[in-house]
Amino acid sequence: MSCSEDYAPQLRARGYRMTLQRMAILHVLHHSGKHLSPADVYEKAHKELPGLTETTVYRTLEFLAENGLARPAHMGNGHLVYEIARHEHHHLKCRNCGDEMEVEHALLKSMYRKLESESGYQLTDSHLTFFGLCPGCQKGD
Amino acid sequence: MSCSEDYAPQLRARGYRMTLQRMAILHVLHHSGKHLSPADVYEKAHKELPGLTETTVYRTLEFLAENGLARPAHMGNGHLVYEIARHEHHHLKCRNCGDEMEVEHALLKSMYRKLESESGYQLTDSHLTFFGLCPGCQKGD
DNA sequence: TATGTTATTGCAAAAAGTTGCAATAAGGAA
DNA sequence: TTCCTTATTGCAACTTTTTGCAATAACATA
Repeated sequence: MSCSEDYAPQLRARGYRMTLQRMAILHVLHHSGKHLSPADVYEKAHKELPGLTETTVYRTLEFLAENGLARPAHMGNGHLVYEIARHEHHHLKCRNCGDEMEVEHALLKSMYRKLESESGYQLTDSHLTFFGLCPGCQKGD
Repeated sequence: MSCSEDYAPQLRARGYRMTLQRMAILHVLHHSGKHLSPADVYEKAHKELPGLTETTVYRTLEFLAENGLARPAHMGNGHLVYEIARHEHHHLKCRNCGDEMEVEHALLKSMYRKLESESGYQLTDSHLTFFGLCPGCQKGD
């Protein structure tokens, strides 16, 4: 239960509290490193903290996302998955084999600026998932 | 029940069938012109075709999306909404007032190409939603 | 126009996700 | 350390979405 990161100060600074439930969930996200569905998170975190409920998992994941400690992502089927917040990035997924890679946010910077100037909006964040065929599946098919 | 568009040939060409249920749902999407949740679609389409079930609405929306007649979009809360397929576009939504505007796909073309060349993927489609503050809310806050 | 094949639907049951509210516990102040 | 405030949790009920399967109805063919 001891991550190198200590997330508690980030929460306290915003007037929120660190709880055993949040710790367990952050721990799971932090150590898995990849996308997890709410059910995945529940399954793993529940082992560390038996009393934990699914309700709390859903609420906590949303809470962590709102506060920048976790990132939600859409993976094509309309359901959300979550991962621990690291550098800002997006996802590119193969429609054929399901393989998935990260897209650096830097790649989108100029498009972001163009979008801001054309729309007048000040962009804060985005949910971007790209789909295509990975190099391997382009040959095979 | 008579849209100007006749979607049946598009389905038949792919070996699928046009049914009363699909007609009702397409009609609703076509005439609303905006995003509708599955529940919205059910409510409206059910008036036109009383026997229609929610199961069919969910399945049909997914089916229409797979076949390019409808477009799914994520609107931030993790739930999908659908609209009739017109020109390819994305969405930009204000985090403060909820106002929403379309983003032309053309704006992303060059980024798309860059992404293709860097990743080796051949892009097919994407689910993109941008969030930010609209011009009005930038002043107010 | 009648017939056969099979894509599609409705039903019922299950799974996934949400909500309201009373009980609990984090953590600042005494 | 104890007390107090209130953010957070668990529970139970509810809504939304998914799934398997038998019955139905499109529509190509004769």
